[in-house]
Amino acid sequence: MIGDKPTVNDIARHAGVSLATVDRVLNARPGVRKVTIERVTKAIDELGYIRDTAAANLARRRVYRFLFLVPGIASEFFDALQTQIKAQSVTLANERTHLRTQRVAQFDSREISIALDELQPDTTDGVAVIAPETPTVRDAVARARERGIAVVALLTDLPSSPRDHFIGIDNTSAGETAAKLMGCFTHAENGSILVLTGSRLARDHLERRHGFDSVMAGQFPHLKVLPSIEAGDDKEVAAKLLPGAFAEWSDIRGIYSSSATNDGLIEFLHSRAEPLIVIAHELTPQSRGALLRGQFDALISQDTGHIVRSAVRLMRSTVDAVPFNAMQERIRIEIFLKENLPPE
Amino acid sequence: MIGDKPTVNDIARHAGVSLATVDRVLNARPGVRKVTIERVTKAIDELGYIRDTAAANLARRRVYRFLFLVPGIASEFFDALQTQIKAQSVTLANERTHLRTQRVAQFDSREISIALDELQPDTTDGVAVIAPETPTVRDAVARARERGIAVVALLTDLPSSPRDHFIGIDNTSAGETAAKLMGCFTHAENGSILVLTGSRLARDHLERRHGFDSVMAGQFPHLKVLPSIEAGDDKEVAAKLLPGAFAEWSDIRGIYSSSATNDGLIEFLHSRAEPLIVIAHELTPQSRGALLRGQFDALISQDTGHIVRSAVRLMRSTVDAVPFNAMQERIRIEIFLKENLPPE
DNA sequence: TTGAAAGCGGTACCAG
DNA sequence: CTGGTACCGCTTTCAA
Repeated sequence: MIGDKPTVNDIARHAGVSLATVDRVLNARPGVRKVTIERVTKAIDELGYIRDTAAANLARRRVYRFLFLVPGIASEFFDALQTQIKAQSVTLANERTHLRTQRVAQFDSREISIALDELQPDTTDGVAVIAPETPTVRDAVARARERGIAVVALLTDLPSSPRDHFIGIDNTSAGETAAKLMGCFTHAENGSILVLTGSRLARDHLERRHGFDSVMAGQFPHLKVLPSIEAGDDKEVAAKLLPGAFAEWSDIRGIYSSSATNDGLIEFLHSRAEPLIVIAHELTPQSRGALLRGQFDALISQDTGHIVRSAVRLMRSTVDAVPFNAMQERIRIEIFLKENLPPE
Repeated sequence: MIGDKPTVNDIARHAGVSLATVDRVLNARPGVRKVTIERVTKAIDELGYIRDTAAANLARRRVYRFLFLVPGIASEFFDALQTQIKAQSVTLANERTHLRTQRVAQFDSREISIALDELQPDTTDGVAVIAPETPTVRDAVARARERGIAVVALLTDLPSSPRDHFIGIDNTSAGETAAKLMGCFTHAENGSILVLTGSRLARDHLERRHGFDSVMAGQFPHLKVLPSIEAGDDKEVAAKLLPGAFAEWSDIRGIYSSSATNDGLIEFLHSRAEPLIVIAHELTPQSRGALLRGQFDALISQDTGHIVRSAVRLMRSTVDAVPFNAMQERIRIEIFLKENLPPE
């Protein structure tokens, strides 16, 4: 009994055929008699053969070329994402995997679908896309996949599109989590909670709001959740709308910002002394500062490094048609307080 | 200009030497004149060569054999860890990496040091050890490393030992995080907080307690933290001591369990109706249940899957003497509420 | 001190 | 339909 894993040579010998034939069977290439196929397949599972991907990729001179389509708005979160992509691309380049980023107008289905349509399978093996769920996007995703390009949805799922995977958190749970923290951190007997949202167009904002409302209503009925203020991920807008909201409702106890950009909110908080529970999303240099200064009480976050690594692994396993580890690819809904903030 | 990455052949041609010589220089093997070394080195960085690890490992028929030394006590957390090790070992086996687990008596420096001393570099390339920080352990770690075995500390750091890496959370911060949640979740104006600890021997329990105390004292002085009850990760003990504690102190508002085993605590909670804020550690089937039932309010956790993957990557990069991605290897202090519990 | 050549586990082209 | 063989990028004898 040999302790080593069987190789193609072992299969060939065992089945009484040549290396080339084993390869044909292994890769489902045409031109092999059914009988031969069976003989080889039999040898394969008798010996318990598993292909050495590293060797295969070497021989094949395989390279993976992936594209990340990232919203082009000024946002620390998307900047962090792009930084991660760039940082990982230098390591991955040594592993035959090349990453590119292209920024497109946020929520612009047309621009995104054009970008997708431009991709050719001979220069792009897979694309990770952050896009709203519209018919235009859905069709472009379908076309890209038909051309043989792997497509994964990032951050916002596209469940009605034929995307290969979704990489991101469950935004309803994220909203529920925010609500639980808001309810538990607010010690007042009653009052209102202000909700700031990025854009009503985004499915994830809707889901967060929905999760938030359901937990607030169910577990903390003494706190009233006000209608969303749509800041549109825009600094100016938020800074303008917030004072008005506080003028209108005098009993605001907390703010939940479901947006990924918090410039306006932070600026506004500088001008306020009254205690306020503030829960926001995404760990960025800015939100980290706000948390450390005590302006924010908690942050709901998703790890951009993990997201990029996951996207790459999932695109790779899609083009190679090999299984993946679902547990490892699950993006966690992280909670950061001042106390468990990772060092910079 | 060639678009491809330079290979050893390119180096050889460029330096006017043979493949074998390039290899000697690349791997710092003896028997090359200084002049030749310089010529080759020059070619290497002129061409910007980076070695293809996959090809190298293939040619070398490199296999990694790693051992995990895990405490043998009955504990869901360590069971989960061992399950992870087993689960990942099947995937890793196809990547030339073999994982073994050996369970040793918890806190038993002698048994652990004997286990370490038994390791031989021709059968073991690296070991991940969960051990208390004692002179006995420290010396055994030093001996193992001198024999050329990579040693990483898991969960509990061994900063005074010459271990190659520590994989785990900052337990002081974990304790601080628990305290912050405890303080914010407890709405009472005053009262006491009970602390359950696994064992006073473990450095991580001490650190957690320390972090917990400092935040409680600093931010929530209206809550009094009682002396630790040492349940010793033992179900019977906890179930026996808890009623006594509640008899002695009538104003207990919350319990912080810094231990990884919570059987006794959960059993005790079944027999109580009064509201109580309970913060515990580690996500296991049991603690998940307690969280879902509302017996626990929050869980501080560290991802066992991530820990095992990190340990493997770090042992690998240690034996290969190649750099690693510090960001990726940082284990997060995770907070789980009922709302952000990942699906099973 | 150096080089030639034979693999490692697969893939792919060409001939038969 | 099948087999022979060169080769991917790197390592490792074995001679010279």
